[in-house]
Amino acid sequence: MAAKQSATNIALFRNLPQSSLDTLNRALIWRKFRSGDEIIGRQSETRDVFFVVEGCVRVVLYSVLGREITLDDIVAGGYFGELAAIDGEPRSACVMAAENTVVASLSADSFRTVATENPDVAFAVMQRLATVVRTASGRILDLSTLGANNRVHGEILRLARLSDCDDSGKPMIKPIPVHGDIASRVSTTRETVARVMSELARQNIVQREKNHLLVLDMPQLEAMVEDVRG
Amino acid sequence: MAAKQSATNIALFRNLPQSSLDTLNRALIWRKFRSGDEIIGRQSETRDVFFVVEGCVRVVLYSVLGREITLDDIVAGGYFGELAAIDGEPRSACVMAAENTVVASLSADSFRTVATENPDVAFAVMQRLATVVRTASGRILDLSTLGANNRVHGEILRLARLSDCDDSGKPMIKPIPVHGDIASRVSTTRETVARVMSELARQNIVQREKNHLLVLDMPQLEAMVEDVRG
DNA sequence: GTGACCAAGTGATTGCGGTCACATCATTTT
DNA sequence: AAAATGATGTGACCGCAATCACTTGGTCAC
Repeated sequence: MAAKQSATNIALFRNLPQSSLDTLNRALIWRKFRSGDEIIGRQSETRDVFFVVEGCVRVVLYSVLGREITLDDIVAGGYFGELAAIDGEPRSACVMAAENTVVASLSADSFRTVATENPDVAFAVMQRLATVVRTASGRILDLSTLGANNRVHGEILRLARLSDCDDSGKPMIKPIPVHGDIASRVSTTRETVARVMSELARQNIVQREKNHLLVLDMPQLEAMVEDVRG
Repeated sequence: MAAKQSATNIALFRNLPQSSLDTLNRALIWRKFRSGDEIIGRQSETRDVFFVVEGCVRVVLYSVLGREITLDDIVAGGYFGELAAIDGEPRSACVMAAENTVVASLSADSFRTVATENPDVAFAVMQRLATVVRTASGRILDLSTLGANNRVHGEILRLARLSDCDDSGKPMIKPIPVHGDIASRVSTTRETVARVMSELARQNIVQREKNHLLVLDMPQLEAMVEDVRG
């Protein structure tokens, strides 16, 4: 099941010529992390870029008082740590393995070389950064204009859209994320998420099953996010 | 006073060879906007990139109910509109001239070519995007962990650090931004900004003069931002 | 000057949602 | 099975800041 430790297994480098792949293979360092392990810590002085080849990692910020703010989850095929490699500034966030994970790391210099001298790679990196910017802007908009309840609605909607549907065509969120994780993604508290979920279940908009969450009424949920405030 | 309409006046392209500059000069379209004019509207379908050569523009988001959220101000030497040019998605924000402004626009294709085939330009674009990502992350952190009052404190601190100092070495913010603009940058209301400013003046931390704002006690202001919540 | 207009200051009110405090339920551990 | 651990569900409380409603002050046009 373990992927071969070769640059060809890194999506960003898929179309590079063999000579570049050879160079990369000499520069890449492969590592495994167990779920929960810290991959980049708060005061890390490294500038390496990490490619997720297997598993999933979570990018989080910590407030002064230790509250955790989830920025993003990155699954196989993605990478992280590129900001520090690009601008030389310190790490802006912590990254931990959300599952058992295999990553390949590349020094900032090697990354910079491969990412600027191959137009396709350069463009892919820019596209990735553009996506991150859009996601962040969307979140700023949400935080600025929606109340906590609506942000939870929005997050459930987002999860539903990413999910497969069950036999009856209803989105099935599986596994159900723990409330604390949702709270951390939309900057609210565990309790608020629980209250919103209860309310949604009471209105038959969602239905909690053993190990998955059914969204029964997507249109209604969509309407709720648009709701209120300004 | 008007800059010559040549690609050599666009910071991103400064070090390009003459042949590339010639190509760019044929592709660039120069335009002037008066303060307040809309440069990119909400439902614009264009994908052009705009280079600010003179003046200053403001990037804003609007909530459904019309509330305005300022994302960034871009002064001469900067550019905007690159997200849509890079990923082909619709515009994510509106841009308006904050002063009388001269911009040069470039089609998405031309931008993509110049930005991927010149390693230095590619890297500069990545650095710019990285800065945007860091700024956005910082704002998400602020919105998630600070109260409205503290965000105002933080904004005044930010302005103070960008400002020159007066004879006595105190930062002098000039001109004083209107309260509504500050509110829009930190996602609060005009009234809250006014209350915070009053309170800071009462504590002799800032002092409002005719057309500038003196920050008398930077250490105290810094301490206030770190304060409270989590 | 006198309006007109916009920015700024401030009180009163109110509701959202964070916090605390438990009770319950589910899963592992031993 | 009992105990431990962690996720959930909910009630009570209450503080921050958004909202509403003015007043005051500054600047411009004419």
